[in-house]
Amino acid sequence: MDQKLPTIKEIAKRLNISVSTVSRALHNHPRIGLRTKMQVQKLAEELHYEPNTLAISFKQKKWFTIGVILPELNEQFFSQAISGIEDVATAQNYTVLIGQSHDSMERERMLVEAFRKHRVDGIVLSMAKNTDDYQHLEVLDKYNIPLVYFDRIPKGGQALSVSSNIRSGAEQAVRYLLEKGHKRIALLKGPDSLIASAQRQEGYTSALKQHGLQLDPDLIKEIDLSPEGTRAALTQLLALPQRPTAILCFNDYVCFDAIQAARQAKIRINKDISFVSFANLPICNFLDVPPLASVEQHPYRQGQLAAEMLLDIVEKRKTITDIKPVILDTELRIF
Amino acid sequence: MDQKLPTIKEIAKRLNISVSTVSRALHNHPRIGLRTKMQVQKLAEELHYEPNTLAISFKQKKWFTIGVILPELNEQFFSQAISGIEDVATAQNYTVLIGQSHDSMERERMLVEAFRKHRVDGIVLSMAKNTDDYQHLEVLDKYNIPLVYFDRIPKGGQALSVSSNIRSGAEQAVRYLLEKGHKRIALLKGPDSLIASAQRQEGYTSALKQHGLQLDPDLIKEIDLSPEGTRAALTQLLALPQRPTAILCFNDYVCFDAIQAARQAKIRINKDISFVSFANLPICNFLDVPPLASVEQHPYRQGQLAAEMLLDIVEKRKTITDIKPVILDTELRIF
DNA sequence: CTGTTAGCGCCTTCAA
DNA sequence: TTGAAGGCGCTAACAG
Repeated sequence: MDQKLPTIKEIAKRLNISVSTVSRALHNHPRIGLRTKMQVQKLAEELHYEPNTLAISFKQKKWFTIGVILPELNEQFFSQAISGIEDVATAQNYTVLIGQSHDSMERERMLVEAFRKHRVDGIVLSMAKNTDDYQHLEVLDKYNIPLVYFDRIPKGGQALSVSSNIRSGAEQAVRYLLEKGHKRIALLKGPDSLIASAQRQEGYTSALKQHGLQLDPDLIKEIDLSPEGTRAALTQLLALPQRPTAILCFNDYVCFDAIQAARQAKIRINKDISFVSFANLPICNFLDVPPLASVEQHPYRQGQLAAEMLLDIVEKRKTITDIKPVILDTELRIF
Repeated sequence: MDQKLPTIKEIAKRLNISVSTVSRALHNHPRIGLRTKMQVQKLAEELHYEPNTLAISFKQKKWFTIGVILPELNEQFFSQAISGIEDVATAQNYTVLIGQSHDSMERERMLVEAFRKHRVDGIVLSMAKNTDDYQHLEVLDKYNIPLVYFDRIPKGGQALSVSSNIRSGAEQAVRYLLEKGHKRIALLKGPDSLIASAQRQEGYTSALKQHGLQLDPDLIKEIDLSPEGTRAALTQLLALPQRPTAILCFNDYVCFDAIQAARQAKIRINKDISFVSFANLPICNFLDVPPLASVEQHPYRQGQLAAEMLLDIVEKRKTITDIKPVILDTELRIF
C-alpha cells in the first residue's frame, strides 16, 4: 500500500536532517554538501519520492495548466488544433483542460468562469459562432489570465491571436474557379459575428473585381452554419433565374450539407455546380465526390502557435506588447 | 487591478472576526449566527471573493479533476465519447484533463505518469491499439487512483469498464448480410491486443454457424487499422478464387479505407461487394455511398457511463466491489 | 455561536 | 553548509 506518498518531511526525518536541506538537495541547490545531497537523492529514489505538484502549484500560485475552449471537438478542424496545442503544452510540462462551447455563448461564458475559478494559467479560445459580446472574455484581463484566440478571433484584431488569412484564401479559391471559366460564383458566408465571414466576402469580392466581374448580391448568402440554414440558402440559389455554376462554402461541413441538398435537387456535383470550400479536413479524402478544392487552414499549426504564444506570456518569456497577431497563409488544396 | 484576489483572511480582518467564522459563514455551516453570516456573505459578494480552488485541492488532497486518455480525438467516436465524459464531469463540478495516446503504448504510459503526478482524482482510458502490457496501468492501483476503461478495454474483463457488446453487434451485422443473401462474407478484424477483435470474430462465427455456413479462414483478415494494412488485406481478399460478396469492417474508418481501395479496383460498392461496419459515425451521413449498415456503439453514452462510474468511486458513493462492468447493447443502423 | 490553533507539502528567507 | 521558522489559503478539531 503506497497509500501515503513520501514527502520531504518524511525523508528529512529518516535522515535526521531538516526539510530545507532535503528541499535543497532535491533541487541541486549550490550550497549543499555533496554527501548529504547524494544521501537525500538516494533515499528519495528508494522511497519513490515525487514532489506534490498540488503543493507546489499552491505555493507558487501557478498550476501548469492551460484551458482550451472551442466550439466542437467533433469537428476535425478543432480536434486537429487540439493536437497542436496538446503537443506544445506537454513539451513544456503543462497539462491541458478542455471544454466545448458547442457554439453557445452561454456555455462559453460558463467555461471561462470555471477555468478562471480553477486558476488556469492561461486560456486558448476559439469563439462560439454567436459570440457577439466579449464581456465574459474581457474579465480575464482583470484576473491576469492571458487569453489567446485562435481561428475564430474577435473583431478588432488587437488581441493576441492566431488565425489564417481567410481573405486571401477566399481570393485563391475564387480565382481558381474563375480560371476554370466560372462566371457565376456564389458565396455561402457565415454569421456576422464571425470576423471570418466578412473576410471571406472581401476575398471573394476582390477576386471578382480583379477579373472585371460584377458583383451580384443575390449570389451571396449569409448562413448560420446549421444544416437547415445551408439547405435553405441552397434552395434560394437554385431558384435564381440564373443559377450559379460554382459555390464557395464557408467550410467543409457546410459544403457537405450543401452538396447533399444539391444532390437531392438532382444537381450533378462538380458538373452542374462546382463546390469549393474551406478547411480541407481529412474526411474529404473519404468522399467519392469531394469539393473541387478546399482552402487549407493549418489547424494543427494554428494550435501549436496559439499554445506557444500563450506559454510565452505565461512563462514571461514575452510580454503582451511584444506580440503581434499571427496570420497564417492558407493554401488551396485541389482534389 | 484585481491582482490580489481577496481571501477569507482579508474578509475576516475587515469584519474583525476570525477566519474560521468566515469559512463557516461561507459554507452555510449550521452553527453560526445569522447576522454574521449575512455580513460575511455580503462582504464576500462585494469583494468578489472566490475560494482558491488550488488551496482547497491542496488541503483536501483532491483537485476535482479527472484525466481522460484516448487514442485519437480526430476520430469522431472518441470526440463523441469525450462529450459524454465532459458533460457528466462538469455536472459534478469536475474538470477534464485530456491526453491523446495516438495509439502508442509509450505515449499512453507517459500520459498516465503525467496524470498521476498531477494527482488527478481518477482516469478514464481507452487503450492504444497495441497496448499488450498493463503494467503502466496497474501502477495506478498502488496510488489509489481509480481507473475506468471504456470501449477499448483490457483482456480479462475483471476491471472497471464500460464497453459495447461487440460480439452481438457483429452477429447482428452478419445476420443482416446473410438475410440479404450473402454467402461469402469477409471479416476485417483488428489486432489481437484489442479484445474487441476476438469479439467481432466470435459474433461473426456464431452467426455463420447459426445459418449452417462453413467458416472459410481465408475470409478473415487481421489488420492493424492503418490504411495501408486495410488496403493490403483488401487486395488479398480480391485475389481469392472466390471473392467475398460482403465485408464486415472493424470500424467506419477501416471501412472508408476499404471502400476506397475497392473502388480503385473497379469494384462497385454495395453492388459487387457490400460493406458493413462498426461505429456509425456522423460523417457516414455525408458519404454518397456509405456502408450498407453500421453497428452503433453509443460513444456518447459510453463516455457518460464511464465518467459516472469513475465519479461514483472518486466520491465514494460506491466501492469497486459494488460495480460490475457495463456492456451496452449495440444497434444496427441501416443506411 | 465564535475564536484559537494546527497543519496540508513545499519553498524561502534569516540565522547559525 | 545546514537548521529553524514562517507562510501560501483553507479546513477542522478543540476550546471557550
